[in-house]
Amino acid sequence: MITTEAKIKEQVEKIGVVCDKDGFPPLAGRLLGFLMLAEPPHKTFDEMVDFLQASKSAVSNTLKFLEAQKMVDYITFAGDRKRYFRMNVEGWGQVVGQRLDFLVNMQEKVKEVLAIRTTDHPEFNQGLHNIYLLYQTFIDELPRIIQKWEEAKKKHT
Amino acid sequence: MITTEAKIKEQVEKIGVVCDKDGFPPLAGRLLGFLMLAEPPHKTFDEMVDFLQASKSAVSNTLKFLEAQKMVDYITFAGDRKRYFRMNVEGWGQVVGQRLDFLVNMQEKVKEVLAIRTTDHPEFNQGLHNIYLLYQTFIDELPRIIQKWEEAKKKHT
DNA sequence: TTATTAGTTCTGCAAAAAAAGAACTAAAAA
DNA sequence: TTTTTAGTTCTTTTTTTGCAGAACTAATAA
Repeated sequence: MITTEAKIKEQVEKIGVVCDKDGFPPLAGRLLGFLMLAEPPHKTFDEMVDFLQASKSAVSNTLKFLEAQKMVDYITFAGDRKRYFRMNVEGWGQVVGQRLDFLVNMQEKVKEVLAIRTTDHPEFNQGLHNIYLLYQTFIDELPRIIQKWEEAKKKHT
Repeated sequence: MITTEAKIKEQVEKIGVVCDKDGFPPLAGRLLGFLMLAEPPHKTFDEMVDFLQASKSAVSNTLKFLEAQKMVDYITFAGDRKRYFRMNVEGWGQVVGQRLDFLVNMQEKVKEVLAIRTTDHPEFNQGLHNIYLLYQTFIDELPRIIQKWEEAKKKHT
């Protein structure tokens, strides 16, 4: 399979758009896309600056962001002081898990609200309680999903 | 249970922060919080302007946003031309479902990337494939989660 | 020691997002 | 018909975010 530079650029932009829509900072999705498509899958700071046609500061800050999200990390090689950044494919379970933190936080707030509300509007309170249960179900089922994933990984190797 | 205005304001702000962290527009989380705590659980436009100490335009646009997310809707009463906005507790399954659209979009991008990549870095490709499987597992398990939720709701009524 | 490399941090500036306030609209009321 | 109500939309201002480029830092190399 020969993939042209143009094709890669196009795909990087598409990944950028998906991430953009999800609220990522503008460069973050494209940088992630670049690393996703990179051959070899680890690239230097300068290669990213070059490919993304962005400033060093923009790349540095975007890397900081993606590292905080555990989406990107880097490796080094003896006798070479460059860092080789790569998509952190091993840590992706954690990445997705982190995204679900919102559920936990929001569930807590709903719980607090239920403790505060009067009993004057039982139907609404019930609806709110159901939302609480929805979050609870997600939280409860998460380990099962991870387990299913582990099984799926085994099958596919 | 008597809950002071101050206590409610505080809780609204806390809900605002949780939503903020998740990328909501600034007013959206607070407006949602206000409706979550509202007694009765439906409030007029003016009550929201008043409570949130924001302009009518800010409230109008925020309502538009929350309605698009299916987080808020409104009811009307005969002989009263006001709209009574409320948290759409019934539609929350859809709200959470919508948030998972990112998984579907991202999975598709990962799939496309796998189709483009060479076989030169099988370990990385495997990692990427595992991410694909993670998304797939979530997508597969979603109906089961909804079903579990339905069961939980029955138990708690 | 001085110079180079591999980034990071700081200083503005430009673009985008959010908010305010005014102008507007559609329906109902007077 | 005019007025009021309940919002929406438009215009301007303010705030926030993102970026570039320069200055800086820490480590290596010459």
